[in-house]
Amino acid sequence: MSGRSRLGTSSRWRWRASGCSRTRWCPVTDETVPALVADGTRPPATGRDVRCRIAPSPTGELHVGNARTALFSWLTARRSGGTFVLRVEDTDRERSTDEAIEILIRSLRWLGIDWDEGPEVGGPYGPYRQTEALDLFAGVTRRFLDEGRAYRCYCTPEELEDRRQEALSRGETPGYDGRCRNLSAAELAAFEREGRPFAVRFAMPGTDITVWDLIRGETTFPASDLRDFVIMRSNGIPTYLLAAAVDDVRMKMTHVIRGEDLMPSTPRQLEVMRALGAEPPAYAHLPLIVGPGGQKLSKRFHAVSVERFREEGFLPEALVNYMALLGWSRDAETTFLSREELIEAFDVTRVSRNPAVFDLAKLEWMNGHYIRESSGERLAAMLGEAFAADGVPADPALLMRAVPLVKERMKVVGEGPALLRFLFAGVEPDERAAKALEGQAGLLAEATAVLEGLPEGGWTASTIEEALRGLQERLGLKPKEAFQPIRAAVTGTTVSPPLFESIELLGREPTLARLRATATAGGA
RNA sequence: GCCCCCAUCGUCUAGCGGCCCAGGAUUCCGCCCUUUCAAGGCGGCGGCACGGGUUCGAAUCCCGUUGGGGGCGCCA
Repeated sequence: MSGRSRLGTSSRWRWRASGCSRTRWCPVTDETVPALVADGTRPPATGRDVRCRIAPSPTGELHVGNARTALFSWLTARRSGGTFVLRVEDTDRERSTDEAIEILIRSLRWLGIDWDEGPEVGGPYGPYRQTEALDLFAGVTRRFLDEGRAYRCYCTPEELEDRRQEALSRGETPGYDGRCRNLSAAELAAFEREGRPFAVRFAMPGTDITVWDLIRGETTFPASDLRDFVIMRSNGIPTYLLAAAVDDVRMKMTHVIRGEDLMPSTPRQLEVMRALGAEPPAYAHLPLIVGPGGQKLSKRFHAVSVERFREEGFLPEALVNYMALLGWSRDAETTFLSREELIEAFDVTRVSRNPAVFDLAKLEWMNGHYIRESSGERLAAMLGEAFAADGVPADPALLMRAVPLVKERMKVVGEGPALLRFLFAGVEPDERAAKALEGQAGLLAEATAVLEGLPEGGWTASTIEEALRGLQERLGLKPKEAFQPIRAAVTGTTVSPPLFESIELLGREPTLARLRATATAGGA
């Protein structure tokens, strides 16, 4: 295995199998990441010099997959007392936007993922935004060119596409064929005279390359698939393959935790790091989060961005807890983990290798649990926002009193307004309520009379219950028979928070008005 | 097409050769509680993809098959 020997013989690149949990390969280096091998049994990820990062490209809202990667990386840093870095990879100028960076920052902060270095906080290894480090990448590219580790490629995108199609039709692996690697002096001069634009490609060594991964162990990529790749576009902007590798070295990352989709790029980045004469970080490639069909999570799926979950009334601790369990578990039993417990228990080497299906039902269940544990103040504030989003002004004081009626009835706070709308806006009985009201004029009139007997000052859930239960018994009705029509009249629905408390909060006059109106109108 | 990764209830997972005729959570179903809906309690259905090895013994190790996923860009 040539890849093994390449990396395995030089002292800078020595790795060995240590008894990780699961007998996986773990990197061993003498000086750079001593924290990884403290006890020789598994990488405990302790030590102040652990450095992890999240390096998203700002092309839209923060996707749950990236959010989970950020979380795992952050947990690894926090657990070790190390450093967490946010780096913005905006080298795709077509798609990157400043707005996306703002959303990214907001989403991460909302999740409670903070960074020690990066945008808005600075740090010793800036810039943390790649388009602000362009000359640095240009310098590295020049150096690679000078050292013969890279070369100019004059092939146009059209030519490349044609040759790719051709290779595909011949049943060969598509990929750069190395055409410009050994251009003659004459050919080179001709292209230069033409003023033909060029990109810069990295010259791969032509050997197999083995990657060690904290989660997967050892993987060898055959040389035939490791084609020369573009590190610098013709417009002077570096590609991800160069920028990420250079920055991971520059920012002294010890652990690179990222999605499995990036695994095939690892041997290339390893080579770039080698060319830089740098020690590689430990890699951990996370299994992907997929949609219900096992397919890639698409926009068609309920909500894929953290921003959307926030808008719908999910709690950050619920999303964090749920995401943590996507591909990881502390043990056979534990489901709920606080942020502190996660930091305490998280171990990236225990991450599963299987793709995880995002199960919205379970997230909702978990969110319901966290809602039940939340304070009234917080829920009232969130409900206020939800009402505002619906265009219904909701009195904060009344909302605060209403929270106990709904907190164990919501999976997401966004469901609150439907449950409490009757308190803040007029009601029109829905279809089921209308049906429940049919022929109930007598009952409603009696209820009105009974409640009229309660003075303003004695209008509480218990006095209301006492009065209405008395009525129910006097009429010889089952509770349900007596209360459903009243519920329909007061709330306009057949499903509502508990009736007596609801009536108390609605208030004496509005309640009586609704009862009278329904008794004379629909109830007749 | 080629390369790489992966494979335990529908879903998330525990499992590191005997503790497992496989444990937890969610979903679904039933019962209890109950003024509706929830919440809560109790119970139930449901899984080691398949085929070969290795071993006294395999969900666990090896090989193959099948299935799924990722990648093969002047995207990241």
